[in-house]
Amino acid sequence: MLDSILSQCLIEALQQMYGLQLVENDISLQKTRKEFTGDFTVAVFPFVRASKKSPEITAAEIGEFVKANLAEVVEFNVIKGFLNLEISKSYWLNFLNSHQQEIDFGFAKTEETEVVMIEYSSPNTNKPLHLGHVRNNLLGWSVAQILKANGKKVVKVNLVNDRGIHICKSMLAWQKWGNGETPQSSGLKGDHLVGKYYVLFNSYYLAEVNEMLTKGIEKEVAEKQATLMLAAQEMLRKWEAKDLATIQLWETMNAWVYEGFDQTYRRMGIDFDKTYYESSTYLSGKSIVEKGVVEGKLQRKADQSVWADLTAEGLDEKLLLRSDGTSVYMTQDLGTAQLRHDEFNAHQMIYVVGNEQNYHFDVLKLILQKLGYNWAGSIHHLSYGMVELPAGKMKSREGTVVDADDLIDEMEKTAFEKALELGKIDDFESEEAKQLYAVIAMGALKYFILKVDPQKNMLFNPSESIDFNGHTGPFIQYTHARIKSLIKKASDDICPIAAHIEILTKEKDIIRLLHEYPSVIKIAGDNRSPALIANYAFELAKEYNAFYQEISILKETNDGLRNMRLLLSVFTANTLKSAMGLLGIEVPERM
RNA sequence: GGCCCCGUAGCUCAGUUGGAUAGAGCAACAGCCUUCUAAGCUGUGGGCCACUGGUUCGAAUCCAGUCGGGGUCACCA
Repeated sequence: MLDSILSQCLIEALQQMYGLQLVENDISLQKTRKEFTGDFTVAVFPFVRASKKSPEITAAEIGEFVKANLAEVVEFNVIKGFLNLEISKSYWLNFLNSHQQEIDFGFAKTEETEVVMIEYSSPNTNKPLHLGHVRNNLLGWSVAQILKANGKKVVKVNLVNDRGIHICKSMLAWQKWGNGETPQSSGLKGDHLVGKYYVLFNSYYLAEVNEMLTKGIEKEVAEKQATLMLAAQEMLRKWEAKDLATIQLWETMNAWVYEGFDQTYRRMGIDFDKTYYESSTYLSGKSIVEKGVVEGKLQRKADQSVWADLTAEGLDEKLLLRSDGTSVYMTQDLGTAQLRHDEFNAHQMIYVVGNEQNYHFDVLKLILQKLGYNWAGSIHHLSYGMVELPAGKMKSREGTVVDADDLIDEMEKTAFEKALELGKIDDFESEEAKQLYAVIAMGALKYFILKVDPQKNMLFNPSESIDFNGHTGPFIQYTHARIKSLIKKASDDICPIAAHIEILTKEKDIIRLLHEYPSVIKIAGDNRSPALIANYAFELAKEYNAFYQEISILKETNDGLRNMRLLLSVFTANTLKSAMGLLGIEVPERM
């Protein structure tokens, strides 16, 4: 691309004139700010020591050199220590001509052999998905798409947490108070049905504990001795002992949940290449730990519990096997990590997990290193902040969660009302209209979540809900749809354009943005990449909209100009579509 | 208390890895539909980039400290 050609030329200039030995990374080429004329800017301050001249003179000298040696650079100007380089119109127009039909412009053309595994979603089977899961799912899916666009071989993995005391709680509550309710009998979505009983368990449990408190029993004791809790634990023991009735109930209720999850996943447009179930992996990892003990890398204490001593690394001791020999969360994760490494031989293993587990993953990596697995470094925790509500954190036990299905329903309803109000779907068939507001609702939701830096906690205000105007998914979808309709109306064939056409600043700004697109995609593996792409798409759409408003393309009498603008429109629409595709957002042909 | 993350307009967020006079959207106000789609466009107001010091040609960005907010330090997952 042009950037590296420019960099090379600058390196050449600095070498010849001032004897500086630089590599491409030393040159920070940035795009010229709108207030100044030019396309690319170099700050020359770092070179004045070598040039022994003022910044202004240094910049002018370099400018002369570049202008003389690069055909693409037609002019330059110097402001203070900033050298602004102006690129020829013909370069921009050629760029338009040669790339506008490429639907996957900027994508890696060949697939690498490197495998990247990415785990995301990883739900519990005792309650439906909520807004926090939505952030997780969207991030995971989007990062996977971006990695693919960069030519990686991506394996998308889901690890379902389908066992444990929390699952037993729902099962127990259903047994006690369910009266044989099924998704078929009540019409309730499976995951919601099971979630209902999880909440029910907690309210009865809370009531029981409170009653015990009034009898003067201490809180900690009450929480442990409540009959409901004891019953749940008993059920877990039965499950582990493979008691037939318990296993059957467990399978039945989990099947309900999976059906519900599948529906939600489908609606969100995400999927997986492979699904693991914790019920079949939770015992793994023990052998790794035992091996570590034998090799003296882990310590067994007098009560037979096994620990990793991480005090040398500035952390605490970490339990890996309980005194009764059973494994803990960390042990399982050690096991699954090895399992996956053996299975995929992945170059990188990405875990999309909330930032409350930052410490867990630090420890996981440290222990793997300690045990001598050289692939420990391939583990990457893609950590994201929590979604907060105006009232504070979401707590599933207290029912202060934003349910994923409810949220999507709500969004679709709003999209529908809005479309009706604006008269958007007057000439749509009812099926197409339905499709449209589903696409717009998901576009709004996905964009809302993906546009913010994953690292940061984000605030979701349900009452204000998610907007359809301004810096939103629908805005970009709208821009795309508008261009599509424009192209349709412009019945003539679009032909290549001559290099001597006039080109306005606004048009050049758009072309320059398009030119940037490949480098935007390439920032992958970076947690922020979905947010970067989202913000890029918005900038492009905004730029185009402003341009569109001011210029009539169809009425343009100059054929060359008209063609150029149509080409520009086609390229913009393609790029918007492809950028939104990386976020998992569909763009409608019309809206 | 130790460690980790965050603090930018009234609100929600960007800020291209250290560059020029800090940017959007929402909300408020004033305009623009006889044109290819107004889910749009144009304009106005709104800032001690939490605070203090340091590093240098140059800091919202890097370093140290302070203050606020969140997370985490389980024989839970």
